[in-house]
Amino acid sequence: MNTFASRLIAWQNKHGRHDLPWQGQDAYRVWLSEIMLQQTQVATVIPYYQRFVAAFPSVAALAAASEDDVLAHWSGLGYYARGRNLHKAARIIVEKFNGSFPHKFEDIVELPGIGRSTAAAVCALAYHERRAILDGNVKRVLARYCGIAGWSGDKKVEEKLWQQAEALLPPQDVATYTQALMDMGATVCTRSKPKCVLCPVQGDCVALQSDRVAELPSPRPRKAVPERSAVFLLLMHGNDILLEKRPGSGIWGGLWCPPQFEDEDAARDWFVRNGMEASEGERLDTFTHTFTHFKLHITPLRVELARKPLLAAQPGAVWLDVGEALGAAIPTPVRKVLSVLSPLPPGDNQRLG
DNA sequence: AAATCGGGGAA
DNA sequence: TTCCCAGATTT
Repeated sequence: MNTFASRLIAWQNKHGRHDLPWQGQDAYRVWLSEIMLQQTQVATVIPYYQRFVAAFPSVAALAAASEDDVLAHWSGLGYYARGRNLHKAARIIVEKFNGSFPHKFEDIVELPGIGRSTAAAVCALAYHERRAILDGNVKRVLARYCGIAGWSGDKKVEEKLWQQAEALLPPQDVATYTQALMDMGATVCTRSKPKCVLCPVQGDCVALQSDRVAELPSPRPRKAVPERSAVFLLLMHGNDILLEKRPGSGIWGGLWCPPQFEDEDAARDWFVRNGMEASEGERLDTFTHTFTHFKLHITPLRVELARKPLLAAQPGAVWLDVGEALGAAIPTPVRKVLSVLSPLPPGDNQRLG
C-alpha cells in the first residue's frame, strides 16, 4: 500500500538527513536537540549542541552543573527559560528517576519545558514508540497536505492538525517517519518557495491540487509592535564592568545585564543614590533590539569609575572582567555592547551636554 | 520589515 | 481553559 507514511519513509531513506549528531543517540541527547530545535534551525543548533554535550555529557552532569553554567552554554540561543527548564528537568530526573531519562510518556510530559509534542518526539525517536508529534514543520506539512486552513494557534485548527497527525501514523518505523516529517518540512515543504516537484506526496496534496500552497498554512494574525527605550548603565573600572542578575521571569530571565533604566534621569538617580559622582559619562550610540512584541531602543551610558563602589555586596551584582563577561550568561544586545568596549583609564570621562 | 516556534504562566 | 509572552534568525 502506498500510504502517506510509506512514501515519507521511502523518501527519508533516500533523501533525508542521516548525519545529524543527535540521530540514533540516547533519550537525553534527543531531548536536548528537540529543545534547541524548537527555537533555532539545524545549522545553528549543531555547534551549540556539540559544546553542550561536551560540557554536560549526561543528565547527571547537567543536573550537577550550576544554572549559571548551563545558561552560559545557552547564551545567544534565546528563549532562556528553555535553558532553565532543561536544567530543572535534569535535576528532577536525578531525584525521581535515578538520573536515567524516564521511558513513560506520562512521566516525560510532566517535566518542565516538555509538552505533548516534545514528549512524543523523544518517545518516537529514542524509544521507537508509536507517537504523533506536531512541531512547526509538521503543522506546515499537514496543513498543506490535508488542506487545513486557519492559524494553527487557533484551538480548533490545532485540534484538527493533531487528529491528522495521529491518523497518518504508520504501524511501524515511526522513528524514520517522524524524522521524515521534520526533514521534509525543513527541506521540501518550506514556508516560502516549497519544492513541490520533489515532494513524495505531491500526487494527493490538497493544497497543491487546489493551488493553495502559498496560502497554507494561514499566518498568525498580527498586531502593531510597540517601541520602548532603555538606558544600559555601563559602570566600568578599568576592564571590569558591573553586571546584575535579572529576575528569573520576564525578558532575559536569569541572565547577566548592566543595570537598566527607562531613561537617563532614572540612571542618574540610581547612580547618585549609590554614592557615586553624577554627571560624567559617555553616551554611546543608541541601537535597536527587536523582539516579537516590541522594539527596544538601547542607549548605553558608560561611566568610568576611579574606584569600585561596594555594589558587588548587593546580592545579584558582580564585577566581571569584560572578557569573562563575554563568556557568561548574557543576552545578545549585551554581548553586542561589551564586544565593542575598550578600556579607558579610570576617571577619564567626557562631560555630557 | 515580517514571520517564526512549543510550552509556561497569567488571566 | 484560553490568551499572551519569549528572542534570534531567516526570508
